[in-house]
Amino acid sequence: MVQQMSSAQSPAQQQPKIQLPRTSESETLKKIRHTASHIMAMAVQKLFPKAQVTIGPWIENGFYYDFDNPEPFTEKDLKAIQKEMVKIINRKLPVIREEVSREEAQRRIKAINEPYKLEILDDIKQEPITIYHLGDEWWDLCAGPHLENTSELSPKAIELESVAGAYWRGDETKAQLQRIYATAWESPEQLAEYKRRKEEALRRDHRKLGKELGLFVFSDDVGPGLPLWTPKGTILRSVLEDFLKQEQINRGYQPVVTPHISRVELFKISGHWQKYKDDLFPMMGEKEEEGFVLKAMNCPFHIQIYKSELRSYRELPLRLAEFGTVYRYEQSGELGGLTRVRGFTQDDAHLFVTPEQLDSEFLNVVDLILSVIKSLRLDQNFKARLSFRDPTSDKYIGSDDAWNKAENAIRRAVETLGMDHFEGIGEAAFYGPKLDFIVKDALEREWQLGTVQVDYNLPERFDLEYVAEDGTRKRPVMIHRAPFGSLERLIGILIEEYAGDFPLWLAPAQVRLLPVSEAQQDFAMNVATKMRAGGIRAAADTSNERLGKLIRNAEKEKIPVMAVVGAKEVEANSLSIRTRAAGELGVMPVDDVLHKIKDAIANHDNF
RNA sequence: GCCGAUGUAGCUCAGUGGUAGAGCAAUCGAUUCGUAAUCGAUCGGUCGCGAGUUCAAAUCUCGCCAUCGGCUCCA
Repeated sequence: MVQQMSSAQSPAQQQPKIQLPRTSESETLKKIRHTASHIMAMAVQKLFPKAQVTIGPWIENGFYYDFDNPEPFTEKDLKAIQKEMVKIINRKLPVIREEVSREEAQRRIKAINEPYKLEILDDIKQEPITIYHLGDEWWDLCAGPHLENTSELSPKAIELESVAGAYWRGDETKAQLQRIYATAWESPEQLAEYKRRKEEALRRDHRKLGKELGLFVFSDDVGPGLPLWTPKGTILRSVLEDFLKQEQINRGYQPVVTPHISRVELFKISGHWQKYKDDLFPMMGEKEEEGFVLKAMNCPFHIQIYKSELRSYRELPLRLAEFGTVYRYEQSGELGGLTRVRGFTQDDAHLFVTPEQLDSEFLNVVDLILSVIKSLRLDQNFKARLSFRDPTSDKYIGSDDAWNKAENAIRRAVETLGMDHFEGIGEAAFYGPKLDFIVKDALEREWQLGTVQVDYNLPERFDLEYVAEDGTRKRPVMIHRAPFGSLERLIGILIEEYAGDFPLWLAPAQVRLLPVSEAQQDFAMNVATKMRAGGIRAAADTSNERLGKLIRNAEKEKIPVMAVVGAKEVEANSLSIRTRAAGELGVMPVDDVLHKIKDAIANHDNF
């Protein structure tokens, strides 16, 4: 019971006692992890003489090392490897740095027959080549830095975590390697803190909370990656949709609705068919000319609406918006919760603009996205990425001139706004560059949420035009944008960001009326009805339980506001308010509570 | 799609070859209760699915499906 009570405390009351250093900022941790990864590789080769080593870098919470081994490693193997590592550490082997020439490095690698190392050596440009030895038994190419002796490691601060398949050089067509992930810290206390945080992250996992809070479900009979939204989850979706729809109407967007399927032809014109044929659900119909596909993108549909009339420059910017549900046949291994699904709803819009309008419209869109991020309290958890094409790749359509214009427009926008950003080369869409808004989930994995894309290419492919002021036909530019990205992914992220404690305006159930005994049930139900009439999501709990149980249930459902009704409250037409965030707030008149809640909802505040 | 792990009641989990279990939830009854669990009874399972081994399979083997951790992919 004590445990359960402490686990129900708010996150603010659970501040970690230990500060965990970040690898990227700690030389000591880098040394620990480089050295530990060498020890792991040595241990693996001792237990599995056929294993060949490849690369083994440090990562944020530890390190991994990729091996080519005839048999995949199992979790049992990990235990044996960890044991072997402890032995090596306890032997207090010196870690010796040696500088050798490229030729000498080649000679030594050939002598121990490690073909992957040879390839790695080819990639090292500078000389001399540095080698690190563990005693006189094992060595690896490594830039360092390292500890001076294995005994500087604390065996109880290292733990092998998992095995995974990984491809050599990250290339699907190359050899499949066995990757071992490990975590390593300065002290056992840091390891314990890391594990505590991992558990906390697991508690915030939207898949777990989504189930507990009854927001969405999956059904094997419906299929993987196809979430079903329960009444509570649907409230979340609707509130988010309504919020954005209102914002968009304020900003001159016009809602449209388009079908869920179209002829294959449509996606051939856009280029999606050629590019993403295998990522679409299989075509309906026998012959390709007559076939239909489920839509995976809304843009070609919105383009058809644009094309349905001769457009004048006076109509531009034309902003067509749709909460469009799309279906993509994602690889089975990629699916997960709400963050990667096969059917999802984009808060999509396409803006058709003149070239002159591009910069200001782009800025307007970024302004909308930033205001959405702020409203959702995601401002501490996002990065802006300029997603440009990889000039060495041929997977893009359109002219260099169009690409340069589009990329420059995005650069100008982030410079104008003075926005923090980083560049992702090769992250562009095939038809144009993007400005993406990236957030982290509870497990520190990064996901793209909002996106703005500048596109000179689809207008070309669909031969879009408008009549300019001088009477000539000109080509518009398109901006694709989705502030949420997808409702599914956004809600997954929000669940984790809030740990299931939604702000009042988003909470599926906002107020629960709790009668102390049966005598107050009618009063509670009447107040709930009155609140609902005022646009508040309120309900009375009339189950035959004691108050303590009713509160417990409401707390477990993470309902922000609980209103206790006893004989005294009925007498005074008042409510005893308890909030999840602040506990007991005392007794207030019913009408005051009603107004306060309404205000809080309207202002996206807490009660 | 690839590598590894997991799959027992609505939920969380126990059960390692010999008659499927617990707590919570649900239902019914008693209780009328003041800020995180009132008491009792009842209901609830093709042990993910399908084959095989065995006198006997939740348990061992194989195949498939789904989920989880990674890899690859991500309009």
